[in-house]
Amino acid sequence: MPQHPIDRGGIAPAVVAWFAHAARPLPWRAADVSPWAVLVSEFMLQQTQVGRVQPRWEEWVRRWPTPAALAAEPASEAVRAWDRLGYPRRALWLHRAATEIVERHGGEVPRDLDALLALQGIGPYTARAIAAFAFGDRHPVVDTNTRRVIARAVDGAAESGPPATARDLAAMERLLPPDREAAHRFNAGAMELGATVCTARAPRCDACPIADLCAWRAAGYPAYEGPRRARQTRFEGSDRQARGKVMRELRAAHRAVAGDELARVLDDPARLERAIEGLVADGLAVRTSDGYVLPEV
DNA sequence: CTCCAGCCTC
DNA sequence: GAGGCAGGAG
Repeated sequence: MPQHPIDRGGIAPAVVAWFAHAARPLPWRAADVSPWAVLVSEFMLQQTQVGRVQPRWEEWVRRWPTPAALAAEPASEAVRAWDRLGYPRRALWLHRAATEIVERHGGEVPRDLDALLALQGIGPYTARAIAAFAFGDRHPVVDTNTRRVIARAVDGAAESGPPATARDLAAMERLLPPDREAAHRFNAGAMELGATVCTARAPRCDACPIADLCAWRAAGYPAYEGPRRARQTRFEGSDRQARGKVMRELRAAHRAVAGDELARVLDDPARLERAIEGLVADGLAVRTSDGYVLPEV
């Protein structure tokens, strides 16, 4: 991996300076937010935009201010409170992570990267995000926004291509300021820049704090050359949508829902069957003698 | 249509 | 490494 000249001068100072005034006032960035509340935000933000997360997050941290509070309730309550954020396995994983934190860490969110990675539902991004944003430790944090910022500003490419975790972490590490606090701000600022200025569809280069350092701009905005991302399959009429419809019924019911009742909200029997089987396999639905319920454990 | 603070399983 | 996983917004 060649060293890019820009790595040494760095985009970090300009991004940090910009972030100081451009940061959105997101509630999980407040100074008095607990590591647990940051952890909850990071689970919710996996593949889900800020605007949809904010109300659910407020409700969650008010209702379950500690891992122990969540772990004390059945998983069904977590799945209900997840509401329609999507990917409801995350609610189950978050409930399990809370239980693991109580069992392994005395109810305190661990600060160690490997301990975080060992928790259910926490991968390379989320572990570093918690260590960096909740504890202020110096780790490279790379989400889809930061990947795009690096691809453009450093590599001069419109897109980063398929995610490659080791490569992306190394690239961010090269850009990361040595100072802990500066590293924290650069991690957050790079994500913010990608989310609000250096966006995928219509980057606002006129508002970009590193436009004069950007390799993509300098190269004349060359189009992306790499492999096309697979086209996302249609949601309407999909198995995913069917799962969502079943989950909506189970969340609302507070009792067992019979298969016949589910057939009323989904007219494709084969699709309904696949959805139910998938949800049971994922632990999001439990088969009882009367029908299906949310998991209690 | 594409994109979104990814992770898990195979 | 590829595929599956919700749902909303642009």
